[in-house]
Amino acid sequence: MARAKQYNEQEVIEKAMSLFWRNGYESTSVRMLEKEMGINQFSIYASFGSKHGVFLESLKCYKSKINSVFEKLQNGTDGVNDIKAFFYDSVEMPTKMGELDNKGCLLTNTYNEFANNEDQLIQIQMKEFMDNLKTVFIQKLSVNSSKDKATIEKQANYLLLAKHGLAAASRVNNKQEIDDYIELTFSNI
Amino acid sequence: MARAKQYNEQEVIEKAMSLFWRNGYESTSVRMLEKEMGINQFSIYASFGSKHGVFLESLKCYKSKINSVFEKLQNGTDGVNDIKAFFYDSVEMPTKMGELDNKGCLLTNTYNEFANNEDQLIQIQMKEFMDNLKTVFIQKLSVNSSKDKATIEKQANYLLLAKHGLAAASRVNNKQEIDDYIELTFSNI
DNA sequence: CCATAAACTAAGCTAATGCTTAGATATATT
DNA sequence: AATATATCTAAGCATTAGCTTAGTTTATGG
Repeated sequence: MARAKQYNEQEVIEKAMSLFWRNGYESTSVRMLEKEMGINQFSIYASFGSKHGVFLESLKCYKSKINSVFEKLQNGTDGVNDIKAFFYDSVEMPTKMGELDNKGCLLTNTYNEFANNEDQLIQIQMKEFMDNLKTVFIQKLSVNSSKDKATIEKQANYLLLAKHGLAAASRVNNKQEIDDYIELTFSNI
Repeated sequence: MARAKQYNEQEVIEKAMSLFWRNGYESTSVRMLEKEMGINQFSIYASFGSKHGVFLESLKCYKSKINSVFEKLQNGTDGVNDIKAFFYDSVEMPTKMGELDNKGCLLTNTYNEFANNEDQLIQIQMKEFMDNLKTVFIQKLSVNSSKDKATIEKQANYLLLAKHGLAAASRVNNKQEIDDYIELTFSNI
């Protein structure tokens, strides 16, 4: 038929994701994406439609990357300890993924950057992710526990905020501070 | 001598601060500042030199606004309870200051927005603020306490991250979630 | 009351932004 | 090999960014 694409969309999206992760959405320009992805603007727009489209695909890509961590949380059978392990996994994930600096969690960073934004698509994605997490937290907190529903709800809210704060903090705090935080967080549960 | 300024620098900076608080640094343009401050770009540059200069003055202005809350923390005599009260005060401050929506803490927002930034001036200001807070937390934790130094250090780190996360969360979470978080945060200190 | 000097207005500057397009290039099918 | 069609290059589009400047207005000291 015609000429074939000289790049793999999955590969270039991973590079885009890494760039968005480091800089956030607004601070990443299409020119920067061009260089990082190694393809021309035309190709970017042909494949993903817009900068926004590249970002949405990057978020999907990130979600699939962290899926193993999330699955481990879901499949665990150790209740609250699973959540604690999930906190540690979440903090260590960036380095395991080969990102040299700690850039926190892309989803949380996005959640913060778009907090005052009217971008519906992003808002919905973020809310969905948070709601999922809360549901799992509630399940875990209910394992082998005689806590009443109100207590579980409170603790789930607490852990959700803690996870959120942790992701934000992991961009600027050192490992010792992070570890102290996680340990003390779960001493309250 | 000559014509007098038709605006009060303190007054227009308060308006600038409010705008920066709502939108962050990058998302606030000089044109927006012009409208909000009610003065021409020429006047902005004559008085503050640059957008960056306006922002630094806005941060100073914010600090002076929250000074009463910080002083209350410092002057309290109730140890950890002072810190807890400080958490509540911090969350309630925006509404008391007349800001309709919850925009979190301007300093924390700035800390997050500039986390990956090489802007020295902002970085230094933020570190200074965090270090001050930690020092006060350590003092408070040492009141009427037999805790060893290592424990106090850990708890101070914990509370610092908790405060950071709380400020970030207060932009998106509701009062109930916030209150649950504060209560559980202090339940084991 | 006029000259002076600061403050004001509004237009314009350069650079960067997201996105588009005209034209060159490459490849699968006839 | 010729054609058709999708991909690639690179230049260019309109808009907005932060900032500057030419020229007007205003108030005060002589």
